[in-house]
Amino acid sequence: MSTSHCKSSPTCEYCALSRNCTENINSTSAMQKVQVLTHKIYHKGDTLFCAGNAFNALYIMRSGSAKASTMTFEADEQIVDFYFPGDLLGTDGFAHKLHAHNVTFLETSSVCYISLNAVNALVAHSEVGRQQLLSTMSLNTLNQQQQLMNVHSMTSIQRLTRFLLDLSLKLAKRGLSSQQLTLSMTRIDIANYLGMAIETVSRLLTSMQQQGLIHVQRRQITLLNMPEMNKICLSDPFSQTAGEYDVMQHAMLRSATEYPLSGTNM
Amino acid sequence: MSTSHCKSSPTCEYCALSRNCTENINSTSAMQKVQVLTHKIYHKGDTLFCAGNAFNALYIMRSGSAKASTMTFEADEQIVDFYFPGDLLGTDGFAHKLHAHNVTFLETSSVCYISLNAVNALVAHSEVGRQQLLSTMSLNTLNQQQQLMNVHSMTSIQRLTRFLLDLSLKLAKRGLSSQQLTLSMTRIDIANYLGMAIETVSRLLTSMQQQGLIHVQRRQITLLNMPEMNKICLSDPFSQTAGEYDVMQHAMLRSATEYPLSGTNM
DNA sequence: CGACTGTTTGATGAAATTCAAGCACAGTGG
DNA sequence: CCACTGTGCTTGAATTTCATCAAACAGTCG
Repeated sequence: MSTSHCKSSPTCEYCALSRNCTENINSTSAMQKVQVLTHKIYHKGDTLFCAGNAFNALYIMRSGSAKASTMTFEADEQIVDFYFPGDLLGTDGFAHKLHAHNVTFLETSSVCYISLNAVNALVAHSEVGRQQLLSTMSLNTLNQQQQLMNVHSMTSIQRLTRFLLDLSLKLAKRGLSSQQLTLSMTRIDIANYLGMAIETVSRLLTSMQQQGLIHVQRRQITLLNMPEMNKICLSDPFSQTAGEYDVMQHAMLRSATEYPLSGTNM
Repeated sequence: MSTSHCKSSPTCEYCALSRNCTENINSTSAMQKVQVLTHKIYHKGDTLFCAGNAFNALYIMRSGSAKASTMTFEADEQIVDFYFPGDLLGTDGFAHKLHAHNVTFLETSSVCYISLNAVNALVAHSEVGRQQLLSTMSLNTLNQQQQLMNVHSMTSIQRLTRFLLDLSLKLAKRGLSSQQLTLSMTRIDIANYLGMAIETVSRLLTSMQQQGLIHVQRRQITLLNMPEMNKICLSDPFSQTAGEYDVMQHAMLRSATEYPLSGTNM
């Protein structure tokens, strides 16, 4: 199989997106170009790799979605990230030459492999490839820090709202509706990821629906009032001047955080 | 491989550690070898770089300590990391080609510069250098995730205890006493980093002192009962079998998390 | 000395968890 | 077709942790 395996279809040559693929999704384009890609299909509940597995390759999500988690010593799960088409996976393995995460698919998904040899060659010989890998890994850390900051400084309702808006943004970047979200993860996963009880997630979703901010039908969520949702995220619980800050600027910064290289690639 | 650089002098030629330099501190040795290093001294409160500054170099802490922080939209600080001798700084800049953090020194400190050109050359031409940079950056992300996990699953007392034990481990790895800690950061910094109120930090330290776990004298902390402190971190707030888990295994895992390459370098 | 930052301690309150119970939906098998 | 079972989700009531507010104290430095 080669890089041309998507060419003949209406889907994007490199990242299997149906449209709106004029910019790099998570900076993986150079890798995809340089490498001979092989891909494989997984189903809901399958694991791509587990903590402790040998670190042999990096992966790129082509379609579907997945979660990465670690296990605490008490053997309970902590979800650290969700992955969507175009995302690069597996860089957790560089630290110990073993994978540190479990990656589990949330639905039927397809994934490309890039062998470590290929990654090495790319990083050694391609300036762009090097930049993209380092940029993506740096960004991973920044995103985790952002997440940490959210837990420290935002209330539950703000975190959940932020989560929905982030998801909306990600899906929009991949050519899907920014208002109609189909959650591929359970409430348990969301609660785990955001560090709250499932009951809290459930209560907050109900409350948001009652306020007319969203419409909830099982895993289908419709965002009815995104400007107001943005305000909720920005409002300092302690200050009276809720929503006074520049929402557009905030949205732009968020966007820049997820797609840092768009400026350099266009 | 690179462990012989401590041989000839009482102070380490490369990382300014007085002793116990038989293993790589945070995997920066290859970088230090390849480069012609220049270093500079900073004082308490000085900044190495700020968010938005041009990304021109990476840095290695030689002595002293520093904190990295980001600013929220409400303009309050969130500390994301503390740095000690041997630590690599500045990889936050890869994401946007601008620094994302503010790095501020907590005491008089010295720092080495590695220009981006030098970093590029190293990564392109040295297999070991490449591994070390990628490993360090991967580890940064894993550590942030660990931190996130701690916030989600541990109580305040557990997080603070964990913080002290981690600090102890770091200092011990750098040849200092693992029992006698001199905090270079304020209570405010600690509270900010751990996501709690200063008052909580203060109360918990007092409480731990009353239980005979530690002795507190301003910034001087003495760890009096580290095994018990480990138990506190491990005990699930909900289970009755506190401290039943394998403390040694836990300590080893923690250690492995901070020093991933020690196994590959010895 | 007084102004300052950094820290401690107490009283109160709010946010979110835990415990407990029940509902909705999908798949299975009689 | 309908009970039966399991998973995922919702809702209510009581509890707990921790933050906030308020005040006072301890060292430091100009």
